[in-house]
Amino acid sequence: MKIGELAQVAQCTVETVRYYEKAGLLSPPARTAANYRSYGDAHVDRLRFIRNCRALDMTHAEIHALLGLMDQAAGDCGGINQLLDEHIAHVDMRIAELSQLKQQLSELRQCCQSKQAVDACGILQGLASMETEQRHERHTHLG
Amino acid sequence: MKIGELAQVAQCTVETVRYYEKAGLLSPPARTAANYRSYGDAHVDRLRFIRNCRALDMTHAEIHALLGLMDQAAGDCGGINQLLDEHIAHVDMRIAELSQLKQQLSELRQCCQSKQAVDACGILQGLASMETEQRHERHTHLG
DNA sequence: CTTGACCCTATAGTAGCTTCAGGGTGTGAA
DNA sequence: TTCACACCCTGAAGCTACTATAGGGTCAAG
Repeated sequence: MKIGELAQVAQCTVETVRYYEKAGLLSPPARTAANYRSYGDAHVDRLRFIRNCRALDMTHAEIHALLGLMDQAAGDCGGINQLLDEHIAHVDMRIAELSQLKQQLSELRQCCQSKQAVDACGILQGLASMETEQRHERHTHLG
Repeated sequence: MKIGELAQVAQCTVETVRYYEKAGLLSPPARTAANYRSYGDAHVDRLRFIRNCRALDMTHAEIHALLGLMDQAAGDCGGINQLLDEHIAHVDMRIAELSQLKQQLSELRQCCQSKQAVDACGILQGLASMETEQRHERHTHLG
């Protein structure tokens, strides 16, 4: 199958498929005489797997690690469990961060209920007077 | 004051200050004879404001809009309220997305409780067989 | 007169793509 | 046959919000 068809069954764009190949997540397929990429079922499975991992917000590094662990047919899946546990922990942390953020934003929003003059707007005053925090170091790759 | 001092009071790096200038968030300051940037109190206020907005995960576009609305001293603050409401909505949406994600990940994690052979690992089977979803269009800039 | 802390510009790198420029290929219709 | 049009190719640039690096200039103290 050609790249357009593969992209369609995996619900992504052609550019994304080519990008995954360059990024080393998808192995380079055979080529036709016209230099078109030619994929088989194994590629479909692999790409679906990658897209599912991405739908779960895993990074390429995580996916790469997972694919590596998969391909060691000899091993056990302890590493896989650990990787997933760590990823769940990332998601948890990001949810906690965003919840705190929402709290701050809601408080700020309370500072101005009506359309008043800009000079008197409590939101702007709040934004101007907040204690500037330390740059918060990222705990996760989730934005 | 020189750039290092400004960066210190605003809790960010010198590079970030220069970056904000290039990005059009911070106006170019006067220069000394030695071509050093020379900042005053207005710059301190502005940079603190920007850093506070960033601490609340606003994008540069949002901050830029906010600064524009502020500088129209004549206007009322309806636009400011609206901008903040929209930003809060972004955060809400992202929290909802991540919660759903966590649910999916937890279910997946349930599929494998022990160290077993990779071939039998329920997590990998889950990742392989998930219904690939539509590329989810970003509802927010929050990752 | 040298050391070290600070400043300058310009460029490249990060993640995970998307978009664009500038081509080649293959098929159906006029 | 020739045209249009959909698809394919490569390589490079763009996106966000910075961070890092190279290669230099400035200034005060010892």
